[in-house]
Amino acid sequence: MNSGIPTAAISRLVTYLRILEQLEAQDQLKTSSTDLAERAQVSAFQVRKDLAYFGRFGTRGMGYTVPVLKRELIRVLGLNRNWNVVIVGMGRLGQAIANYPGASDYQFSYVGLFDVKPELIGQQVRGLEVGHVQDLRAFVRERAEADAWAAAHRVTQHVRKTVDLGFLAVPPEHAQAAAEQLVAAGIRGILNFAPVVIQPRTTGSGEASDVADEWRQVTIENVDFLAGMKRLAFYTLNPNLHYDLTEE
Amino acid sequence: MNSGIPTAAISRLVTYLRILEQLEAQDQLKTSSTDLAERAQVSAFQVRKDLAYFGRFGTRGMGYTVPVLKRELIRVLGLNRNWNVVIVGMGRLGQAIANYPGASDYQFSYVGLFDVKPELIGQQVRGLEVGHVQDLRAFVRERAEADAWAAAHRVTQHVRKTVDLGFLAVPPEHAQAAAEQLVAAGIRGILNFAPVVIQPRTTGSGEASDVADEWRQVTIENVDFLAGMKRLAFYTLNPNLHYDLTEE
DNA sequence: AGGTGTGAAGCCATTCACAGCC
DNA sequence: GGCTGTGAATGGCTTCACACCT
Repeated sequence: MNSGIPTAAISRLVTYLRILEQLEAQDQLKTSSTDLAERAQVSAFQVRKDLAYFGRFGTRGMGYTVPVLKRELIRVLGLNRNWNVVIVGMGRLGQAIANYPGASDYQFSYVGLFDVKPELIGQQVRGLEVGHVQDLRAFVRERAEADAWAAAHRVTQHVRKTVDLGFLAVPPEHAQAAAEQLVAAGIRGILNFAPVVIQPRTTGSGEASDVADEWRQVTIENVDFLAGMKRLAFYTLNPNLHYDLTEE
Repeated sequence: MNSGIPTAAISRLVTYLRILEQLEAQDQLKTSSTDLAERAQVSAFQVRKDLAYFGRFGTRGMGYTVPVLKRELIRVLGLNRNWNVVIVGMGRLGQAIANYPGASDYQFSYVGLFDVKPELIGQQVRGLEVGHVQDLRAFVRERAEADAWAAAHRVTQHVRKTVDLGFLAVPPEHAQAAAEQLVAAGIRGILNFAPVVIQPRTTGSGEASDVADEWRQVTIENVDFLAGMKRLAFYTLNPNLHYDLTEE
């Protein structure tokens, strides 16, 4: 069921893009698969193959032009558009995410922050007021409708309002319910920081099959640092088993 | 070079372990490869194969006993021992990591916290005082020597002091230098949260070959949530390329 | 020469089918 | 009957070699 592009290749493209940014910042205008390979800790074959999945970006005998390749990777990864994001869970981790520098470089815009703890609600984080999760659904719906209205009336808007992505930074026991909230609100991309596997279905009472359809369109990516700690423990004890360079 | 165990299998073992904890908390004492597979969103074949890399933990016709399998996975992953950890970089992310619940469940003990910012140094986080990175090396050395001394004099210690792992939560531009500090101090396992690829070598002048040897023993795992955001953007735009192992 | 792009080969990881045990 | 454990097959990712361009 795979359409030919290894998922590991996407992770590596992200790495190449980061390296190109560094090179550009250092005013290095040209690079090569060998150069990129060393900086990304992969093979030069791999670099060329990964890029070839999406096009021909270099010049034979010359290498790659840094700004050109960078622009192309940004396009390929879908980072040349705005992504509106809500964060659910504004404890220490959620706050660290909201304030982490680098997200805005690629037009990831935080438009809404939510939690359930009374002491967090109403607080200002990054210029946004933390709301209650019970208002999440209405919030997402209203923003989607604002765009729909503007499109229907041919009003040119300066900023898109529709919420595209949800970041989940709630305690593990609430992650599934929070993910269901996001999906019910119409969000189709979830970055899950909680150490649990989100089940692609609604766990509540008997639901209709259109809920299953909704979930089928949802993409979930996981960032789990407790898992990272445990993998590190294993590989530190068994260094001979570690030869991999990808992550996930 | 690979001894037969897929690196992806280790990530999945961590997931299975988490699921077993949940089952135990719910007083479910038995499970099966099918049950685990559904909860982990992988195939039942995969579960059995992953477990088979490390032993025979089930009973044919019966399934797995939750506490038994849990104990075995803890042993396999090296989580039945104490891991002493220092965190370098105590900004918001470092503080979120230090305070994140769950680390102490598996005897990950934070023993030292470091930064370079004057306003952070001296602050108390989780009962530890943040020190300056320039003191990191001495700190790690002293703790290793304390254990060595105790071993040489056959003194039974209550707690191991040697620092096993370093977590890197510094800004990307300082990650390489900080990693080099950790390695120079004798640490052999690094969990890197910064969005950069750590080069397995010391970048300063005067390259001795024993430095290269040191790096050869170092294990690095990455947890990069900016990368996670970008992967999510890509797969949300191209959901057809996100092959999941689930359904039907 | 120097370095990219790409079919083909090789190698691993996943999937399968079934033997074996409760 | 049910479910685990595992050699064998399948399929996909990576590596290779070389054609091709500058």
